[in-house]
Amino acid sequence: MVMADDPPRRQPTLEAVAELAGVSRSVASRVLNNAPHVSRVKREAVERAVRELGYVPNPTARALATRQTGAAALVVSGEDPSIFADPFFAQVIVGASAALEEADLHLMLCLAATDRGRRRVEELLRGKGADGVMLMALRENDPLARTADEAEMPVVFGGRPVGTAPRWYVDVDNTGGAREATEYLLSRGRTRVAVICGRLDTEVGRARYRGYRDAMLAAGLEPFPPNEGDFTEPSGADVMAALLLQHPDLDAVFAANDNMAAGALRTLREAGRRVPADVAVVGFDDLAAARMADPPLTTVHQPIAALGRETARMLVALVHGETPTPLILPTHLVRRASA
Amino acid sequence: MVMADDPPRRQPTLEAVAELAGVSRSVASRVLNNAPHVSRVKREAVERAVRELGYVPNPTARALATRQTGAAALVVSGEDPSIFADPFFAQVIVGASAALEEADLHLMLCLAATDRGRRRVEELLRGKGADGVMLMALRENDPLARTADEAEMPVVFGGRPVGTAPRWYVDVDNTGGAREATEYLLSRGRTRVAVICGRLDTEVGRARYRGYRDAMLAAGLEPFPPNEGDFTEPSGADVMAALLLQHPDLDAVFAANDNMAAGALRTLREAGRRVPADVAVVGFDDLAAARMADPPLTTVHQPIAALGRETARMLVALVHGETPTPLILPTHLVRRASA
DNA sequence: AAAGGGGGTGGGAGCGCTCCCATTGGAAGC
DNA sequence: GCTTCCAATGGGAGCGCTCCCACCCCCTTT
Repeated sequence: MVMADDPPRRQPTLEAVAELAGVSRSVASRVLNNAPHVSRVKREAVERAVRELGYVPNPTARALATRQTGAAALVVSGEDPSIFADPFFAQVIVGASAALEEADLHLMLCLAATDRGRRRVEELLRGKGADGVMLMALRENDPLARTADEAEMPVVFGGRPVGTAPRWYVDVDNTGGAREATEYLLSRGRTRVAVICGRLDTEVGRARYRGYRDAMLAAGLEPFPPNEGDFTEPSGADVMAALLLQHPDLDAVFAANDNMAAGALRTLREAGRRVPADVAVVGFDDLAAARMADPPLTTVHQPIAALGRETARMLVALVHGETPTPLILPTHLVRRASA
Repeated sequence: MVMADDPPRRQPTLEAVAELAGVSRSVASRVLNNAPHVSRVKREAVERAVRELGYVPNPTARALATRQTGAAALVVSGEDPSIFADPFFAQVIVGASAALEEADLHLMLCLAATDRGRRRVEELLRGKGADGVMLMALRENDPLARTADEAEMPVVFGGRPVGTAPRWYVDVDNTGGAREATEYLLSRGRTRVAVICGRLDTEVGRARYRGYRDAMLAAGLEPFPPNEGDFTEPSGADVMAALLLQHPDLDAVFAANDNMAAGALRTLREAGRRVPADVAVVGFDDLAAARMADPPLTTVHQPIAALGRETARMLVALVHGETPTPLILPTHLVRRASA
């Protein structure tokens, strides 16, 4: 009596499909990749065998042979692991996910927050663990920038890193948006327009301050010095309080993001200033929270999902051997009650 | 004159490392996986060669040989691609990402919204494109459930699917939370406690209604029938309006999530009912928005990041060949002004 | 002194796929 | 009728790694 071996129950291989269809592995492979040079008869035989065996190609083996993993990584630098919970990144992920799906690439999410995370990203970059990488939220002198530079792999930056412009990036027109916001305040007759900056070790923070400053100078006004917050609500409240002390007569404030604008609103409310009657406030980002603020926040809208989508598309283009050009997405002012 | 060939500039292989170190591939491999049976001398020689060549193992080749991809997938079912922007999922991702990093697994994000997405997930599941899969937000009769069942791959459900309990899952105590919320309303002397249900084709929606109903019955009160919303703010407003028409005398309402509770608050405000004086409101989720609501929302807190983290940990355990047990995470009521 | 362990080592066979290339045979061209 | 050409085909060599296994050598046991 023959005992059945403990059956390893392995997935059928291409070899098995070929055998069942009575053809060679080569032919079966061609059918699967629908390459030419296969007769109608054999093609159908292979298709039948695939169905019968429930065959699904092994992506790992394919990856090894083609030297393509079929995946792209979204790498987020920064120290806070909960950055993925940030509504901004969540939107980026939505856009990137959609664009990668179109190109049949998988999305890997990597956080370079811990040492371990950074090591893993480095291995990914240097060991060809993905077909390409999107890099976001790099900080000043981020070591990731160099690793990425040395990696022989397509890399697209979402948002420019501080200082240098990489070869390929997608960014939002931060300077233009900040300028528009400031110009709007000026056009409403405000003349003492203060600013609450974001972190100046980020390009976003710098670019938005530049936009503010440009608009002020163009109007012949003295820009406020860069009062730095860190993009959080409390920091906005703090900077606002300091501003009120130093410049009790200010009649408007441009905050470099909505969180800080919300903090500013809180401080103004507590100080008994009416918004917008006494002080007009404009933010940046146009997150959902801006609409809910009291009063609803006038803010610069930026296309966040589009940022993710276009970053991914640029990466796909690179993976396909094309040569895209850097992209800067437009922003626009959304007028609500706060200004 | 010898022309240099166009140099393919390929990554050094283990073979190259071995050659440079003057050992065999086997020994080099052992060093890399720090396996025993390697003399000190050769170990150091290999390490030196690795450094000199800047060698990084090719994860794809390793994956093929070991039959392990080193990645886990978080699959989200549902029709709306922007689900990743949902603050709930964003938190889940944070937790899952952290837990997978501990186990040195990469996180792949898959959305089974479109046909293409579903096909890709199916290939992932059946073609062993990952070492394991976390499945979330399955809907009633979701075909993914069967595919997952047939896949010979560890699968952990985040939140139970409708009806059946899978072999491995991590869930939140929805019923207990809803019961506690309702009991709290009753303990404050409310007796006409209405309910705004979530979608009843989801287990979350059903479980939370069960909790409400149980508490009402236990108090000897007649539970309201399941008035179904779809977890969105507008639906909460609509259901609330209908409830006010049918039961003008209600003095409390339990909404199955914060979004719908916010809608209810809006309707109540427009109807001139004071909260909580006339009508007390309790929500579920404890998202950031609950704190910002007017009045701040009393709600059932659920540990969302922990849900993601524990789901991932359970998956890791399965991948390592262990046999974990399903897990239900506790919820607790957060008392604010609305009730 | 012969037999019996192991540690250390390298050869080689996969893992499951792609793709180059040699081979075949029939249609088209002279 | 005989080259010429090309679609169709299958064999085989990788892709870069892991891991089984046979082998050697030296140090203990009986």
